[in-house]
Amino acid sequence: MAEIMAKKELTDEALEMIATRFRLLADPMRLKILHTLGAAELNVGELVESTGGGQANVSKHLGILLEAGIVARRKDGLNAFYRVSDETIFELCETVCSRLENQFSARKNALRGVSTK
Amino acid sequence: MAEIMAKKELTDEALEMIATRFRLLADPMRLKILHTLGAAELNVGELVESTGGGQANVSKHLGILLEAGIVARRKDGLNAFYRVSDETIFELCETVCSRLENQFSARKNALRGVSTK
DNA sequence: TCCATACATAACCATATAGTAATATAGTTG
DNA sequence: CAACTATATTACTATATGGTTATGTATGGA
Repeated sequence: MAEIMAKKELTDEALEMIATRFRLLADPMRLKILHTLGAAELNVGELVESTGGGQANVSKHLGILLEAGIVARRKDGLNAFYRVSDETIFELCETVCSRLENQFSARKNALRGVSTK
Repeated sequence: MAEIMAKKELTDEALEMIATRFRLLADPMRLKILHTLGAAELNVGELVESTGGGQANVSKHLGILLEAGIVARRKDGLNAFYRVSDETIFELCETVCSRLENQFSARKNALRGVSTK
């Protein structure tokens, strides 16, 4: 039983890789881009317009996501079309969102009746 | 059907909160602390020894995790005992780890037979 | 060929963050 | 109360990162 319960060892390198993956999602603009993409395939111009970001900035973030393998790119003439290639990110975001909602509900309940009104 | 499939809107504030949560996990030392804690309750000294980090640094990271509600603190005499209070982080880490393993397997397969040996 | 368009890249600045050393604080023990 | 211990905090440095402006590059059309 001890072996079964034994904690899996995580090397410093593994920790670094996991942290790096989280860091990719730790930016509002990248999250916005991924959320805008959803299940669709959009080109850079469309993403710039939808997100309201600068062209260079959106392009840079797309490059980061591309290198990490989170999005894929398809070139067609002058356009570059991107789509999400790693669906697990939606799972991660879903988990975080649920947790945040629960946290807020709990806080709201804790404050019930505190207001003087 | 259109309404059912409609993408949930995410405000900039929501994106910021989600990003912030990911940022908490985007650091190797914090991941190490959380992984070391696991289901146990350890004091700062034990965490310092287990992680090999500096006392001030471990304490600082614990403060960050505490403020975010990811860990809880119990004071007992001179000691401060910490434990993970937000189990969803393990779910997040599990998702990331699985994804990374798959990515490596895929890469390994892609390279099969490439070596000259 | 010349120009326009779509995207990528480079250079730069401002800010945020991790680590560390030094110090403060609070509880314990003699 | 004095000395000691465990933890927290402060001040500081080095580094990483996001946004922007300007420029480069490739493709398509006149």
